[in-house]
Amino acid sequence: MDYQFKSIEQKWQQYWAANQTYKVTTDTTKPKYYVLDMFPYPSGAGLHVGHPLGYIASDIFARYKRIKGFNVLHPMGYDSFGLPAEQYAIQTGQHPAITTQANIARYRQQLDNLGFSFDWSREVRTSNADYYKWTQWIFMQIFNSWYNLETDKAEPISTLILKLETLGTREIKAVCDEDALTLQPSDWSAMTHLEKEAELLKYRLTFLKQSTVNWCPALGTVLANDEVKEGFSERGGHPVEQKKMMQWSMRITAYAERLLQGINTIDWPEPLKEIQKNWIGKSVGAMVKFQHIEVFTTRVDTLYGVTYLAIAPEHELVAQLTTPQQKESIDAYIAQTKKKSELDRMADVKTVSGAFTGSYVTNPINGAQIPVWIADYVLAGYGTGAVMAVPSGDQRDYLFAQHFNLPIIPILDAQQIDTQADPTKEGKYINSGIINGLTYKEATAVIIQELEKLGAGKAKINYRMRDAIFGRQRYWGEPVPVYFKDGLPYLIAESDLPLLLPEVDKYLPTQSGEPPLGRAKDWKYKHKYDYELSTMPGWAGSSWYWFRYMDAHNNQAFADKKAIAYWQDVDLYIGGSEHATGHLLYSRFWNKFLKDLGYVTQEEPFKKLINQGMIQGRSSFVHRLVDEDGKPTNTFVSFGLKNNHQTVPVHVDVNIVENDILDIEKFKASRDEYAKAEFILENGKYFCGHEVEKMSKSKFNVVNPDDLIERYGADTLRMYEMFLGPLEQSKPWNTNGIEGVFKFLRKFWKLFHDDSFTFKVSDQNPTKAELKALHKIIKKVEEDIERFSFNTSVSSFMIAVNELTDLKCDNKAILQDMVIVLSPYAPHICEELWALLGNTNSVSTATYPTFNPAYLVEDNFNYPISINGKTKTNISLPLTMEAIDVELYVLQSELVTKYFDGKTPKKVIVVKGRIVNVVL
RNA sequence: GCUCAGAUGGUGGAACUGGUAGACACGCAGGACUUAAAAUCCUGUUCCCGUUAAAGGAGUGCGGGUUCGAUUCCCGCUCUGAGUACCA
Repeated sequence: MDYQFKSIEQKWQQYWAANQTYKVTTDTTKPKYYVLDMFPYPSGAGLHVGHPLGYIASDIFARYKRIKGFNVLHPMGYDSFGLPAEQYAIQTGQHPAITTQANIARYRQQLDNLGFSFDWSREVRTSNADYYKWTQWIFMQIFNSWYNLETDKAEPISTLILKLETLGTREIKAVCDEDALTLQPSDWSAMTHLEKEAELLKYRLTFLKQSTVNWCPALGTVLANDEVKEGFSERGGHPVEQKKMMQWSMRITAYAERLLQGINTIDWPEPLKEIQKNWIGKSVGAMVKFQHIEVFTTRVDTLYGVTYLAIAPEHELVAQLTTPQQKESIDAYIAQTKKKSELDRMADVKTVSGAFTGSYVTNPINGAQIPVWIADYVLAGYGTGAVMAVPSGDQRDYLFAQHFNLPIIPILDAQQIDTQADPTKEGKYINSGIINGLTYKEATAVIIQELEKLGAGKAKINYRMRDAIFGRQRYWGEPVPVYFKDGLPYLIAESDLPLLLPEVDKYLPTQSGEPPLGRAKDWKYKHKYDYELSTMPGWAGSSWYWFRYMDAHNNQAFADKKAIAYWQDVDLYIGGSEHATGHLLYSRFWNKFLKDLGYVTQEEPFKKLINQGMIQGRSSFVHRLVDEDGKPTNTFVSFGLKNNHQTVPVHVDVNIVENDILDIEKFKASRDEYAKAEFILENGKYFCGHEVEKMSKSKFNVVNPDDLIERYGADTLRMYEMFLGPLEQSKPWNTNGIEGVFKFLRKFWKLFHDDSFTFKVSDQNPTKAELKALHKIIKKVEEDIERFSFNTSVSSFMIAVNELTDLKCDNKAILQDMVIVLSPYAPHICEELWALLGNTNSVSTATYPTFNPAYLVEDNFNYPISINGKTKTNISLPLTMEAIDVELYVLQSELVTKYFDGKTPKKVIVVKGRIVNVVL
């Protein structure tokens, strides 16, 4: 029989499921390897052809590692809490659990169609209570911890209490809120229970605090910084505003330095590491006190050049600093900046604006009186919300000073400040008191020392990263395992986990503006205490899920210690780069936290990470003729002729276009208005135009993997997606070319069959040429997979099969090894051929063949002969021939001398086994 | 503006440490088989000039450099994509 992909693929998918072929156990006799995909949010649209790209690559890698002798953990699950299901629920009233369930079923079907080797017995769903029980449990551990800067790790809150009881705050170096009190042991013991709890909240790694948050009115929830893009919500694109609210936060800033340092220890793409570094945003500088106004600066050496202080319009001291005379203009300025949206403020960088408060403060280093201005170029959210302005060294300060006629003092003798600020650090200091004559390298330490002596400042490292807001005023998320008593939050008992998501009548906020959970009837802890009504953010469940796969059904712990000790961390993680500042940062944070408390063993969760490129859409267009009035007609012009006519492009479904040629009959049938369409053709064909756009329904360029599997089979689709190009590169999807891969698999199938498609292999000894073809591919695939170059492996498979076909190879030993080598890429066809070859187990239990270099050894090499670097001819010579003999041979060869043109060679370069170059 | 990635035939791409640029595939052209079509197979396919074949010239975004030799290394520029942005 010819290659019957449909029945073969069905048969083996059923076999794998029935025999649990890919179920994996903790097996300490084998080395472990953990291959993980970023688990998907199961959206209603299902998978398009771009989604499986990473899954295919990871599956090939997992299958390869398996036949290389590793015990491979390769699981899959669903990040199933989230906004879209809830938005849908609001519109339809249907419980998000129901739509989520249906979407998961669809995803599972689509994933199964592709023949992935996931161990489905370990599936996780973040919205299942037996999963989110442990998300809640981890939250409780975080709540019960503080960050000890002395040991540089998180510790149970009990060690903090002990310190407070015995030593007081003087001996405590912790990451905590700024308003934490200074306490003696006696002060602590004198506090009431309530006061103590309120104080501890300032230390806990997750805490409730009045803070400025990103509020999105359209979604009815707060958002984390990474969920806001340019002033709009990442999901849905709704405007976001700043609002003061009582909110749960995670003290991720405690881990800023470790998150930064850890980046140097992991094998991630450079751009991704760069994004995380920028997000953390470390800057080394100093805090300086201008009386009661504190500023942060990275150039404390410029302190003598300060000619004014600029503070953000939102700064808390604005009212206090404003003199009665200036009140009117300050109020007007604040009103004006408030009107400007976030976006305007960002777009309008060039306009200088500000207002004088009327107050002056003293420069601590020289006692100079300097004016305090408010200016919207100072951001309330960064540093202290106040800056010391040095117009000679900072361009923004320079423009501001010019605009408002403030002095500009040069501070370095090499500074060029006639037309703009000069931020360089060259030269020696002038106008700078105690650092006059010093260089930049010397000056900073001197200034900081002096400031410390005066009590007016100290060295300080500042981070851009903020603590992460951890509450969402939404329904479809994990309930926070907290109740309130006397206005303070307490954890529920561990034995009461999981705290189940209660039923509500509507998925909308209550009349009084409480989150949807406020609608739950009789929902109180121990029938009397109010629960926290916000739920956890989307990233909660995904911040630890890779541990759950290690031991997915454990009721006693999030994962058994032995399982964690064996599987340790993720060896290879594949997913999109859009999670750079969200999931990938929070996961590293939770991982470090769990390690501090001794629950896990590794400092970093994902050793090696690869971002698969985005698959864009490739839209097709028909060109519709318009008449003199510009009105569209029912005539369509083929692409090559469109410039001869007045036309407008119209999107056309890519599924009725092949190699840019429109299927006219299908086009006519696609819409009533096209039924009587007429066409201006080229060579009897209608060619479409094309453009690369995002893949979306509205652009009619969505290609569904199910359709391609129906037509070519999963093995072809898997290999074609890899063949498309390097995994990490973004590229438009184009189904042109899939035929080539399909033909390859049919050709491979033919190697095992005679002309009437009867299975036939021979037991003869393989020939030298056959062995060479085989061992070339054994080596190549090994090298390619190890460097994630899947596209080049596919080409090499084609070359190998072409060679074996030319050799008319039907040798069993050769073909059997070919099956093993190809099996990670095209598992179904390989299982079938493996079985036909007489094997009774799955090909995934086979061993990858050992490469033998002896088969690739050549006797002769066809030397390219170049004259002055240009290749002119080839001469085949034995590889054993020494360079000097090669030179002699080449120089007397007529093939070469005819190019000499009477000249004598000046020089001859011979690289043994590579090239000969004659310089004339 | 800054940071990063990239630019190779009609198309997707290959060339791993500087050594025969264009592997492999798509598409296209021609041919075989067929009453015909599909499928399959064979041949050709970077460009220019020439053409029976040859022979020649140019060529990896642009301009320079290093080298016997550069898609690969260095300098400058152009364009494309991504990230980020008044961060003090």
